[in-house]
Formats: sequence, structure tokens, C-alpha cells
Amino acid sequence: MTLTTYHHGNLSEAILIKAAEIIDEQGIEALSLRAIAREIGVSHSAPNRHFANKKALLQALAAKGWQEARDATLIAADQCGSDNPHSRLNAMGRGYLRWALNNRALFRAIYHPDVSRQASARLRTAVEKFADSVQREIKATQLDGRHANVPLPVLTLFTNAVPTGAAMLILDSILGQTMSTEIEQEELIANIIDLIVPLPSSST
Amino acid sequence: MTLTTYHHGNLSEAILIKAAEIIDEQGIEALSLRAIAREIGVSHSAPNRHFANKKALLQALAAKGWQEARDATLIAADQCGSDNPHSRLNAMGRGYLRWALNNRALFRAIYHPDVSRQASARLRTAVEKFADSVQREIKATQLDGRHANVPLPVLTLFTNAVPTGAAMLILDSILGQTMSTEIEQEELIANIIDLIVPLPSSST
DNA sequence: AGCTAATGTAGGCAGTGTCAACATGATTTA
DNA sequence: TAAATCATGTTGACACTGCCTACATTAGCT
Repeated sequence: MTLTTYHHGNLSEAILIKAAEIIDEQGIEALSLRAIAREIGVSHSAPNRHFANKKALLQALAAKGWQEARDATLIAADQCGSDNPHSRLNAMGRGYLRWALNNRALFRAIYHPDVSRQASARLRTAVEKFADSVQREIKATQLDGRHANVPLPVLTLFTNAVPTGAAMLILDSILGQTMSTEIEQEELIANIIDLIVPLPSSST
Repeated sequence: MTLTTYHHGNLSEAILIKAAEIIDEQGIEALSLRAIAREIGVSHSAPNRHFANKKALLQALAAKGWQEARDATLIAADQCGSDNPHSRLNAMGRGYLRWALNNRALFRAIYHPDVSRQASARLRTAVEKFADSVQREIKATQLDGRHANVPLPVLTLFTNAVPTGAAMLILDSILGQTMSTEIEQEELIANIIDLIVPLPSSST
């Protein structure tokens, strides 16, 4: 089946995987449909049968990314074994940041400007599901006394900005490269997230 | 002089300005050397006389951006009229975030992956000058009692991540678009930055 | 006035995204 | 089972891009 049959069999998936591979290794700017096709061993316009255009491919990656990101945060919340909103949000922050650092291809995709500029319905839904999951927990921490006087949209923006910004700085910026190399990843994650949502035992 | 002379007179600058204009309106992905030349009214390869390649143009924009960002933060620190490190760093954060939101073309340039991947010496210097200015003030706040037990690199990453991440979310992400529209900009800036560096009067 | 270097132009090349026309084969249907 | 249909892959083309080389124009210097 993996030999040279006329039909690939699972080209859609293969394209997504190869795309992620290229983005991971060479950055999202280096992605080209023709290169993907070439490396998979298929004609240059085969990808067009599965993705209307390059933007659509990126959007598919992004939708996948948002789902994975949401899964990572929700699973982390469940596994933290606490009902305390602070503990849960802290775990979610760590889960999200860990996911971002370990899946930079998809992370780059979900924040790619071309993707955000005009999102497909499917993508928009994926983002909203993520946003809702997080916002619910943020609201819970605020009811639990966290920055009670700060407008919720601001608190939400802040809470999202920290892991997102940290991951971007670490993965793709000159600033971050010099800052993050000295510390072990899991310790870095814990330290950073604790600054946004202190664990209940260590605060107040 | 602005008429059709063979030599433009100040093409370098004109290219940078037009590039920023395009990035501002259509995003950094839409930037093309030929389009810049076309809009300026000059032949398609004239820009190559001033920038070795597209990456070099982006790096020039980025270098300009880092300088402006640094100026904006340092001026904000000076103008806050206080010697207290917390007040100064707070003002710097606000100045930086305000600059980012009001200069999104240059902001996009300074964090463009192609630029970070391999920075020119000039660019690297600009970044380091910015980083040093900020880190010095962060260290001062820590000596003043801010998160004394957190490793300095982590505190630095956190402090940078908030305004950077917030600006990115607001300017170029689906997440941020829904979060930031409800609040007036200057109030949003103040609220967010206060969450990283509380002003001395309103804390402890 | 003449030389040189900087600046701009013209044309070409390889690479890209996207489209239309065609080829192949899997799936449905009579 | 045979035929028809549709999804999937190929080929070739077009316009666009970055970038290179050869050439044209002009500014600045001696």
C-alpha cells in the first residue's frame, strides 16, 4: 500500500503531517505546497484536491492545534486532582504552555496572521470552544477572590497573554532565546504560571 | 524633486515607509518587494540596491522597531516622575504596550520569525540594548521586593511576555479580537500592566 | 571636464500558488 | 458483472515573486 499506487490512500493526513514537520524544522514561513508534495512523492498540485489553497491548509492545521490545545488544558485541569479554581487554572496554564513548547508547529499555526485574518467557520468554532473553556475557569478564580476588581476581559487577556507570549518569545524570538536557555523546561513552566495564578497553598 | 527624476533621492527611506504601510494594512505576509517598488513608482529591482534581499529589509524594519520600542519605554520611565522601581517598570510596561498597539507594523516586524531566525549584527545589538534596559529595571524591582524568590530569567520572561503576548493577541489573533474590543485602549493598558507590576501605592 | 561610484532599469531565471484539462481507479448502480 | 460516476492524482500553463546580471543614468569628486 505504501508503494507507488496511483492513489495515495491518505494524502490529506500525510500533507498535514509533512506540513507540521516542515514548520517545526524550518518555520512556518518556509512552508510551500509544492515542497510538501515533492517530499511526499506526489505531483505538485495533488494537495489542491484536499485543500482549496494554502490558507486552507494552514487553517486546518490551526483547527487541529486549537483542539489539541484545548484537550491539553482540560486534561491537565482534570488530572490536577483538585476542585479549587486556582489549582485548576494553574494546571491549565501549565498544560497549555507545556503543549505549546512541545508542539511548536501547531502552536505557530494557531497564531499565524493569515489564519487569524479570515477564519473559517470550523476554525472559529475551535477557537471559541477553547476560549470558553478557559474563560469559565478564569471567572471561577475571580469569584474565588483573584483580582476581584479587574474587569473580566482584562483578566482573561492577561491570563492568556502570559503563556502565549512566553511560548512565542521562547520559540521564535531573539529576546526569548537568551532568557530561557538557562532553566529546565518543567521548572520554567511552573515558575511562570505560578506568577499568574499562585497555587492556593503558597498564597494569601 | 518629487517629479520623475531618474534618481529617487531617498528611496531607502521611502521603501521602509511603504513597507510599514503595507504591513500595517495587509499584514506582514502580504509584503512583496515588487509591490513596494510598484507603489513607489520605481522599477521592480530598485529595492535590491538598498536591501540585499527581503530578509534584510525586514531586519532593517525590525532594528528600527527595537530602537523605537526602547525609546518608548525609556521615555515613559523618565516621564513617570518617580524613582521607585515599581513605578518606573510599570510606566515602561505601559509605554511598551502602547507603542506596540500604535505601531503594529514595526511590532510585527520585530517578532517576525524570519527576522529572529538569523539576526544581523545591527539587529542583535538593537535587541540587546532593549533587553538590557528592561532587565536592569526588572532587577531593581526584585531588589525592591518584587517576587524575590523567583529566578531573574523567569521574572524577566514573565514581565516581557505580558505586554508582548497581549499585543500579539489583540493585533493578530482570533482570541484577542473578541477580548479587547470592549475596553478603551488606555484603560486596558493600565489594567494589564498593573497586573504585572502593581503601582507601589495600590499594593502590599 | 572627466572619472568613478552610486543609483535606477530591463530582462531573465527558478520557484511558487492556483487553475483547467486530462488520466486513473474506487465506488456505486443497473 | 458491466457500466457509469465521482474522487483523487497528473500535466501543463499562467501570473506572480525574489533575485541575479548587464546596462543606463546621474551625483559627486578631482
